[in-house]
Amino acid sequence: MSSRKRIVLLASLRHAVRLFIAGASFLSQRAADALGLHPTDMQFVNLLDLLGPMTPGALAQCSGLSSGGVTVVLDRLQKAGYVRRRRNPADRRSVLVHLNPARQKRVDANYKGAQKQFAQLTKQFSQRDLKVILRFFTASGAGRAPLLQNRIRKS
Amino acid sequence: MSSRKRIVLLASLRHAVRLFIAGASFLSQRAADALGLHPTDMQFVNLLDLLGPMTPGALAQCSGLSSGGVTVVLDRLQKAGYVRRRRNPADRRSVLVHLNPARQKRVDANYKGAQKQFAQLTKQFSQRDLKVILRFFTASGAGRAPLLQNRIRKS
DNA sequence: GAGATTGTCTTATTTACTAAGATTCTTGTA
DNA sequence: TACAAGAATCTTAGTAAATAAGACAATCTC
Repeated sequence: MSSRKRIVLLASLRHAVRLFIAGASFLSQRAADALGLHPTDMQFVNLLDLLGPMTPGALAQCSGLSSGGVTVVLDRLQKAGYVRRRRNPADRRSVLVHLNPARQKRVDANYKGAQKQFAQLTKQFSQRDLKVILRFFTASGAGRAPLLQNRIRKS
Repeated sequence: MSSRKRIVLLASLRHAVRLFIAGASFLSQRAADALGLHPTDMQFVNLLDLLGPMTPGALAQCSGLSSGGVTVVLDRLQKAGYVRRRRNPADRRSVLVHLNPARQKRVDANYKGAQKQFAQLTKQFSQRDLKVILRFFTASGAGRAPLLQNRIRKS
């Protein structure tokens, strides 16, 4: 069952995945540059776009920044019109950070190249295969769960 | 051919890929923390591990750091025993940065959790499906090519 | 209602990164 | 060969982002 061929295949896959991740973080940096955002700011925008409105505390956990650092980043993003702070109806001590949809469109536009590439890429796969690939990504668990785990840093 | 189902599928896939990338960069940060490295240092180690020995100039391009920034990072990594600078036989003005294989093992050990997860994950797929997935990652082109393109920053 | 806790923000400090120039080697031309 | 122009890395001074510790406000528990 677990033939030698499969072992080689898994090694190739592992390498390809790592290259993919390195390339992705590279592209993300380029996108941030083009928008005049810092990489950290871009990370915040991405997190909010992917996971929806969050409290600064949750953003601190997801990003690994300290509480003070989050405040600074949010101030920057708010000043530039990317986010708004709204009261959290569930807990009035805290705040919910909302992404400005208009700005988000501009951010998406900046990824147009990657989106085109994505369209080209997926065109090469049957619907069945795309389902397999989707299952791989969702099952990888590198999604919601670990993002919301606590990080090591204190404060 | 391009049914509505496919469009929905592609949207899900896009979202899953983005979550995957966010989660991966999060894991990378955790790994860096655990090793006492800065995220940038970790990025360098990854790049050298994936792409082999490179000049500081190439690392500057891949990482987006300035030339001076690269020097500082390399000094740190060299002091900690992660890399060595060797003369570049092809051009003696420049230097080739080599990863220390012994240290690299330690870095790999730190990703043990992710590797286990990877093993668990791939177990759920047939060999044929794994080939499909591999093709997706390699064809994505987020590998070698864009990593070696020039970045926007100057200096 | 009092005390402890949680969530965010503020301020001072540390530290990483940038920018500009210096140094060393290479390449091309006379 | 000698010289000038260019390239790759390093050095140093200055900027800016992130941390750490503490302050303030709202919530929860007893």
